[in-house]
Amino acid sequence: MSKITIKDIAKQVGVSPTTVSNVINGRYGKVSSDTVRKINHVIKEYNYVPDFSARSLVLKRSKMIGVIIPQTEEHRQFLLENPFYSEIISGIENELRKQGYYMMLTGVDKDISYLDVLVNWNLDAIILFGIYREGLYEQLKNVKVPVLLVDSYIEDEYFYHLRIDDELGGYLGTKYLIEMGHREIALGSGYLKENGVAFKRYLGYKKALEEYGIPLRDEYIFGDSVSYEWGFKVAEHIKELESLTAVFCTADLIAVGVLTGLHDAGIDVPNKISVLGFDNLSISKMTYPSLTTVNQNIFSKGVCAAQIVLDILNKGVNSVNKQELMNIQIIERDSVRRIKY
Amino acid sequence: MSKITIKDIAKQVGVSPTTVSNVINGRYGKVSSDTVRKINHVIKEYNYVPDFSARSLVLKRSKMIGVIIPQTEEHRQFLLENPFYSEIISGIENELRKQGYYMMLTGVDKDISYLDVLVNWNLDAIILFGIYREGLYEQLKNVKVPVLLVDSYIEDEYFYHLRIDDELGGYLGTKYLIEMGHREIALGSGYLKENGVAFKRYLGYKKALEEYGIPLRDEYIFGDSVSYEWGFKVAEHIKELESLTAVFCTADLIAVGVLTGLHDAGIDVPNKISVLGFDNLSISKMTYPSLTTVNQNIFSKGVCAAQIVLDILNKGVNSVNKQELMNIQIIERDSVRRIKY
DNA sequence: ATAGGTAGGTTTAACGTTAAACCTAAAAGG
DNA sequence: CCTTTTAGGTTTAACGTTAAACCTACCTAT
Repeated sequence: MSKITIKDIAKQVGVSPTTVSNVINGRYGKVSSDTVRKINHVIKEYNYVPDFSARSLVLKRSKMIGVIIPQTEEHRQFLLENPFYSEIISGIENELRKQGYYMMLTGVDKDISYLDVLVNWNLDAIILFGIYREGLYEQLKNVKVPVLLVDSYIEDEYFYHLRIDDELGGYLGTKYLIEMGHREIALGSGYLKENGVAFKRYLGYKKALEEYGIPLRDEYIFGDSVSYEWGFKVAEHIKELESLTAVFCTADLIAVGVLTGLHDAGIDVPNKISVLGFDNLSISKMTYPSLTTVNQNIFSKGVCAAQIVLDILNKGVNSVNKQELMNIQIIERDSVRRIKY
Repeated sequence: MSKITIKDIAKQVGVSPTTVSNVINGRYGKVSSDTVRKINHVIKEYNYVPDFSARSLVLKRSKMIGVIIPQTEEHRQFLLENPFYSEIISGIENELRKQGYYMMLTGVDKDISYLDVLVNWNLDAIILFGIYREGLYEQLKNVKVPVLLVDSYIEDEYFYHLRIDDELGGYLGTKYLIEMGHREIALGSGYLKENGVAFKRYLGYKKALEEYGIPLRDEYIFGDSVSYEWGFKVAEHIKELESLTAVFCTADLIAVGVLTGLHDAGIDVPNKISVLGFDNLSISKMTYPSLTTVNQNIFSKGVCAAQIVLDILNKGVNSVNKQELMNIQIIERDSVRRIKY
């Protein structure tokens, strides 16, 4: 049973291919209701589905959205190391599917030339995550499809952006710790010079400290990478710092590492040291103690990302605000304790 | 700068499109080395990449592999709930990219009709995960592309299979606990009647108990779903069982829930109860105590899945063994303690 | 009566790539 | 010297779908 085409249907019904195409695409104005019925009947009978390659070829639209996750040295196996990606991709995929679009998911390593190739799938849009890569953005500009950058702080009018107010998140998290009585608060984060998100969250941390007249101490800042392993190392540094009562991690993944590291060092969380995370990963409720964290609804963020690109495609490029921001709140669990100040 | 085509290149160089096509596809036999040089030069200059839709239309091959994850009621947001998926998909994506293939990733819910549509992308092959869905397999058989089922125990000659020896894993895990001195061992698992993987692991558990002359006790079997939440509930059941010294969970996700549940109930792991997991998720080293588990290298499994389908495509259908099995071993961490028997 | 509209189509060409068949001049073989 | 082969191409048609232009019979308003 070879695949049935529009021509086959046309022959069956005794009309031209164009008429069949019109029916398939809902242009009923040009076709008598009787013919519509006959065509739809044959379509159902033979279980016809249009060939997307052919359609994409003539329409120059594919109903396919490319989702790209750069693989850095630290994230050799992209989805794996950070559950953030799997959650947000779930959101994207769900929304795309709901709206009849498809998702092509790929990592991209040092060899950016792979992107050229991606583009020639007639992708309708691209959603790109993460960190800056030399040449990557220039490359994307040469492509004529809309590009949505998620969690990027690249200043460039060309791209669409989706991110939360990371500085506010950093601020709220730090303020929360301060109001829980903490004054000596370390920061465990990604590499501040390269990671825009980490840097913004750091700025919020700084702002909150200033607001409460708490000195910003360099020896409390631990910025290297967003990983469990780094969290573990942060814990080792922290245990030397006697007066410290809290650590604010700019990513749950780091916080989980800190939790384990402190546990191994025999330091009780939250009784000796409080730990606050950021992101609210699905694994963060599974730790012991469960992680108090600055929430961003990651799944929703994915849904939102999909909606933005589909809005751009359906409602025209200019109707979409170029920078979408999402809500954030503190999720209180068990890793932060109120202390007397 | 509109997209450059084969025809443009042909005109530039002063040859026919076919000649250009021959060069692009490495059929150098038909072209003089001088012409090859000229064509390659223009290709590089204009950064030409073939249009995949057009190519796919004529070749009936797309270099795209569909990866499908069924969304059950319990896994509403497919990738999200179980890190297993993100890890194995990482493996698949890495290998596909390495070999110049693309991945279309999608969930599939009750509305299987979405699959028809998938197929009309001229997908070269499909990799499908998981649980049985009414009608799904019949649907897949109607498609002419190879289908690889991962972790499925559907008995059907039509499909290719990739799975570990789950029964052996269940056996080895249980045996390990027994040799650590445990005799009263509960089983926390997915729903045995519907989840083939869970059932096989249960069979292994049963076999090990029999081998050591330990009675199989129904009140020690907790089979419902592969989720953190279920693990948490299992812990609540377990704490009633005084003589119990160990729990074998047929999935790390369950084990993590058990860990938290036991902790909340004030039961010490591993001193009061040992917990053994299965899968070796990346999060399993992050728990406290870190999880001793039956390892399957999930990332490698993904790589293997990709290799199988590409082998089918490149070396012909019959050269590939229809049932691939992978290695398993025990990873010793901190959640299992040796006791005196 | 005649221009014009309209319903319900059809025909043609194009999207970019490739496979198959065909062409031609020069080299090689006997 | 004539035939055959080969190198290096070209031409044509096709993949499945769609947009644009075109057609024709019938209806309607003036």
